[in-house]
Amino acid sequence: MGGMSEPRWLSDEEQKVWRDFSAATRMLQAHLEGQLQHEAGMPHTYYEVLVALSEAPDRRLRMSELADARKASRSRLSHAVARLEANGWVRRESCPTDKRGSWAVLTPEGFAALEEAAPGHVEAVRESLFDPLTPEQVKALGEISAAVLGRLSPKCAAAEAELALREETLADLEESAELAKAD
Amino acid sequence: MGGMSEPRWLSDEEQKVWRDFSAATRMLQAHLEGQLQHEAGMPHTYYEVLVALSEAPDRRLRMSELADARKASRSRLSHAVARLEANGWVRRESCPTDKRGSWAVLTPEGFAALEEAAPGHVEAVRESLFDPLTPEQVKALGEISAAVLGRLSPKCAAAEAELALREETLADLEESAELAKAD
DNA sequence: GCAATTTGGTTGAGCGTTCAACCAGGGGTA
DNA sequence: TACCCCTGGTTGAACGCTCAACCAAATTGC
Repeated sequence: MGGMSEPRWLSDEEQKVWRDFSAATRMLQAHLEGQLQHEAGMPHTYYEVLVALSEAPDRRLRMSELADARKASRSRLSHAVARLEANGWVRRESCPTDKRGSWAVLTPEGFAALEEAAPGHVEAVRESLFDPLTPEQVKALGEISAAVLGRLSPKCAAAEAELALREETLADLEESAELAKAD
Repeated sequence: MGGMSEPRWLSDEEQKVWRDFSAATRMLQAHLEGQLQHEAGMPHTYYEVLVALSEAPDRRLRMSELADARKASRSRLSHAVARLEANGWVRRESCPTDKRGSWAVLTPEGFAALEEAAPGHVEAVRESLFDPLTPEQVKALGEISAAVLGRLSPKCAAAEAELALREETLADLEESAELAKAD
């Protein structure tokens, strides 16, 4: 990240692709968010939490499993589940085997809310994403998404690794310093 | 929107495409947001505002032009520009010909901040989006984005039109009611 | 020329996300 | 057992976005 040679600017076509892609995803997101908020009274994030729970065995998941499943921070889930709990859609249960942990359990009301929201959401996704695309484009989009995901997930891992390494190095340095002082 | 017949659920492949796409765009967005926030100390939205201003003649734009350009709400821009102004990157100027309006003007400091932020941002976009794709995939992505955008933009227009129509109808009804009372 | 509406823009409250600080319980080591 | 670090999870403040209310200037209609 140091020397920063001449940046590889985007070509005109790349720029157009990037802007269209950026605009399209932003509008799509806004559209779905609005639809869900309007018809089901919940933000997309909550919907996804309910989906994750509904697919889990016994419709229950540990908080961190839930966080991993949705690739969200623990903090975010904590807040989200708090809100969902206030709505009566999720219930927290403390974990007997590990007293630190807790389960998030989908309540019948939560399942009902999900069932109510699902058709409209799916229809919106279909209308705004799949309908305007040809089958080949859908296939291509799948491959493209997988490729980007493949690049990004290791990147996250790498970033975390680097961070860990950096901290480790720091720790080593401190240790050396300690030793030096101790000498 | 009325009768809600059996919803057209997603097939397994569609579901996989949707989930991958959803995850990919979310991670991409988070990655770019983080990069920009970390290296340039500004959220992506602000960066885009600065870009829009830098490309405008005289590096100045009316608030609503800015809003349209970024497809953002007026409110959002008002808040954003307020923040940017506090940072010294943008200056507001009242418009002499229309005393309601105001210009947002990119300051030299703002331009400098943009110049500083741009290379890292472009590099991040390239690394995480273009590098993992083949040229054909880039082309396909452009077409896909344009298709989705084409579906979504008219949809917005249609939604607005419908809303307007509904209000109009409502107004008509009220008017009729008035007339009826007046009779 | 004057009321009614529309337009350009701001403001404040409510909400969700992030970040950093924090706490308690678990696991390893001496 | 006592100590230390790690892990699972919560909390509160700061921040950006949205929505609705609002204000002032411009425009329309009679």
